[in-house]
Order: sequence, then structure tokens, then C-alpha cells
Amino acid sequence: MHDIRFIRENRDAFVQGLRNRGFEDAEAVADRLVALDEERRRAIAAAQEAQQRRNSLSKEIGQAKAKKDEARAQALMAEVAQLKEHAPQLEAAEREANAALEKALAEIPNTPNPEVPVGKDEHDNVEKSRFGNPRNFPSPKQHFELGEALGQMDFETAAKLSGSRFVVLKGQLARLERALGQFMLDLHMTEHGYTEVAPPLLVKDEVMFGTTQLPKFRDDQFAATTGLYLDTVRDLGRSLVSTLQDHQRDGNVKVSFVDRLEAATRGNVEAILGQDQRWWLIPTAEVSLTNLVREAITPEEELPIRVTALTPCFRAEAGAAGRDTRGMLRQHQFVKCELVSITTPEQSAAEHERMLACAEEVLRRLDLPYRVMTLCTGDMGFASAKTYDIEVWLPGQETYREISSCSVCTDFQARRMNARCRAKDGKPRLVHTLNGSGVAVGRALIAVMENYQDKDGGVAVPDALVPYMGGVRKIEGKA
RNA sequence: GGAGAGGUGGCAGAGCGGUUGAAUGCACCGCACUCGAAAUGCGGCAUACGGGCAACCGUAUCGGGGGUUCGAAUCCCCCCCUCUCCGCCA
Repeated sequence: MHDIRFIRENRDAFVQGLRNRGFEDAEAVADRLVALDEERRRAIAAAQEAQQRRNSLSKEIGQAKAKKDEARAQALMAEVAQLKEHAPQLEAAEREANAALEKALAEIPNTPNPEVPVGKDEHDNVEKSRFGNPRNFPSPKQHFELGEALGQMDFETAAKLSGSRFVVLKGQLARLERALGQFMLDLHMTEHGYTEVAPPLLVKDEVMFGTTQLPKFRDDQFAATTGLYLDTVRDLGRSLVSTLQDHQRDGNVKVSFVDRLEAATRGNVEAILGQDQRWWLIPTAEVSLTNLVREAITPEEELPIRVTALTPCFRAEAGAAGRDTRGMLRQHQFVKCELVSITTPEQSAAEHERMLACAEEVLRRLDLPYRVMTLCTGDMGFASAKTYDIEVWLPGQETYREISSCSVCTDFQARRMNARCRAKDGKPRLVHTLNGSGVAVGRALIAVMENYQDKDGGVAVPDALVPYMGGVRKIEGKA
């Protein structure tokens, strides 16, 4: 979230940032925010002025009473009573003006750092570096062809259990996925200085707001509830529909009927709503890890904080209908090793490069060819000020595909979380947050399978993973 | 889920209707003393927002929300969290 004061005082920079992001109406957006802010400050001033008068009068009443001057006390009390008539409106106006600005601000993405290449979409991303050379395979297979032939990757059974975009891994492939995850976690923990964390996978609304999954990307998220609310609403909806149909058949539909039914059931629904609980399933461990420092002031000598977690991630993939439907590339559930750093504003740029190097190291040790892209302004995520994507070579698709994304979010998430730091003798200030995949395990599995496939449909185990595979060096094909 | 106790500044801990943003101690920062350090003494030390060129002024904040009152950290109601005991469950 942006600082409205920054927008007010650096309007041109803000507008340019939004333009680079692809906002054609950047000027209008800024105008609107500034207007909302002015309205808000007007409302605050009005409410505070009234409050000030009330406070000083009350103090005088206290003094009058102490002096036993009852007449004066009564007179003052009458004056306060008058004042208080307008207080509720003033307070409501202040609340509404605040909420309106917050809401508008919450939907504005972070502005890109100056050095980020300006561009429209992924075609304008700039290659930063490259590792390895794509090997030539006479007839490269895609991972799902390999996996299904091995009898260890089962989309059909997964569909029976959970629907599309799920998979059942078995045998050596299940073990390979586990091996990849362990390998990454161990690498970051023992060699890169990250602290391993086992975080909650279910989190509250405000946590999702903090890392910007909410409110704008609600449709991409899964929620878990105790189910009471959903069941009740479903039952209520069904009974409404069926009773309405009865009445329609009898030709005596009246709107008032719906009102009466609603009134009769509302009490129940509200009672159950009160008992119901809802959490969000994390779409990435970035959510849990970054929020570790929310609503806290961290001493600056403890920064940077580096944490890593290996967790399942859950994504509704609402906007991806029809994309990457075959195979494991885009699943509702996948495992990812995540890196998160919390830094001072001065540290974040260097930390970003360091984080990228940590993620790259995973692919280097697995000897997987990849390239690093600096995302252009138009292709970056909502909270990011600068993003590097690592794209791994997939022989089966004959293309590079994203396997990691490392972003600096400057203070954009910190402001939403109220995550601050303080030097020993300094004032509190917002931290900077960074997150990166180190790396996506599901996609790493794909990459290993496709890059290490042999002509018999088997898959060699990368050297780095052999210890994690109990010494197994090859997943044997059946051909 | 049931019963009880409790949530106050960076920490510990008072206050339980009226100059209380909040005693006191610790921690922290400055100064003095010292060759230096410790100890001691003196002073300073919350955050956010609004107004002001500034000095500074104002408003809010004692887990969260609502209420009573001229006035709430203090009284009432609801919720959340922590701890202890019991129950249930991996």
C-alpha cells in the first residue's frame, strides 16, 4: 500500500510509476486519491475540533465541581450536551472518509523501481543472465508422458478424489518430489543462512491483506471454513427457491413473502455466522513468512531476517481456465520452497541480488539450464517494485518456464502489515520485505524429469538428490 | 467445549470515574564524576494522525468493538487472545 503523503508530495513520480505499470488513467487515479485525502483531512479536522471543545469543557466541569460551583457546572454540562448532538455525524464522516481512502489505496499496485525496464507484458522482459545449455533430445517427452508411462503420476485418480488440476504421485516420483524439497530446504538452511520455519497453512483475512492477496485477488484464493455458514446458506437458498416455486405455481407470489421468510431465518443465520470460522489457504508461504513480523517493531541489529519454509501452496487458478491444463505445471495444490527476507530500507536492494543467487544455486546444483529475466514494469506482481524470474528449460515443451520469482516489495507490504524496525536510538520505520521461490518443487520435478529423461522413458536422478533418494540413481523406465 | 485467572508503555508493574499519556523499577540515550570502566548523581525517553515555516498545538491510543457518563485505563455488554484445571481429539 502506498503512503498517501508520498503521493501528495511526489505526485509526478507516482503518476509516472502508475503509467509505467500500464495505467492509462494514472492522472485521474492520482486526482481521485488526492481528493479523497483532502476530504479525509477535512473530516478529521472537523471531528477533532469538536472533540477538543468537549474535552476542555469537561475539564472545566471537573474544576467547577471541585470548587463546589454547581451552577457553573450545570451550565457547562448543558453546553456539552448541545455540542454532542453533532458528534456522531462528525465521527461517522471521519470514519467513512478514512475507509474510502483506504479502500482506494488498497487496490493500487506498488510502483516500479527506476531501473526496471518499462514495458507492456512478458514480451518486454529483459534477459539478465543464463546458465547451462539446453540438451538435445531426439524425441523429448513431456513430464506427464514420462510420469504416466512410469505408472507413478496419476491424474485420473486425482480427478476422482479432487477434480482437475490435482495429481497423485507414487513410488519413486513421490520420493523425488520429497527429495527435491528436502534438498532445497537444507541448502538454504545450512549454506545460505536462512532459518527454517514451519508456518501455519491457514491464515486470517488481515494476513492475506498484508501480503496483498486480498482484497484484489480474492478469486485466486481458497478458503477453509468450519462449514456451518456455507451449509446454512445453501439450505436457506434451496428452501427459498422451492417455496417460491410453490407459490409461483399457485400464482400468489408476493415480495413480502420473501421478506417474511428472510426475517424468520435471519436470526438463525446470524447465530451460525457468529460461530463460523474462516481461514484462507496460503497460495504461497510468502504469506505466512512475511507476516511473521506484522504489527511488530524489530530491532535493526536483528535485520536482515532470512526465513525459509517448505509448504504446500493452494491456488484457485481462477483466471487460468484452459491454460496449462495438461500435466503438473499449473495445479490447485503444489509444494514450494519459499525464501523471505525482512530488511532495512538500505539493505533491500543488495538482499534482492543475494536472494536471486540463492534461488539460482538450486538449479545450478541440479544442473538444470535456466535464464534469469528482469520483469518489465507491466509484468510485475502487484506488490513488487522489482522482480527477477528464473525460467528453467523444459525440453518437452522446448521452452523456458517460470520456476522462481524473486521480488523486492519495498515498504509496500510492510505498510499493510504495520511491520517496522528501529535502530537503537532511532524512530520506528517500515521494514522492506522480499520474497522468492527457492524454488517451486512441483515445477522442479517437471524440470528434472524432462531434462534427465532417457530414451527408455526412465529418469536419471541428479547427483545432488541421490542422498535424498536413498542412493537411487535412476528411476527406471518400462520401455 | 466447561470452570477459573488475566490482558496497562521496549520489559516488569501500579492505578480501578476527574490536569493520568499513565506512578515506580529495569532497559535505553545524553551529561557529570573517573586515567578508563563499574557504581552513583542529574536530565531525557511512546506511537499514529491532523494543523503549523518552525517553536509548538490538537486528536486518538491502557487486547478489540459497543454502551453508560459532562468526563472512562477505571463502570456495563459482546468478542478475541494468554495461562491453570477438566472434558474431547490427532
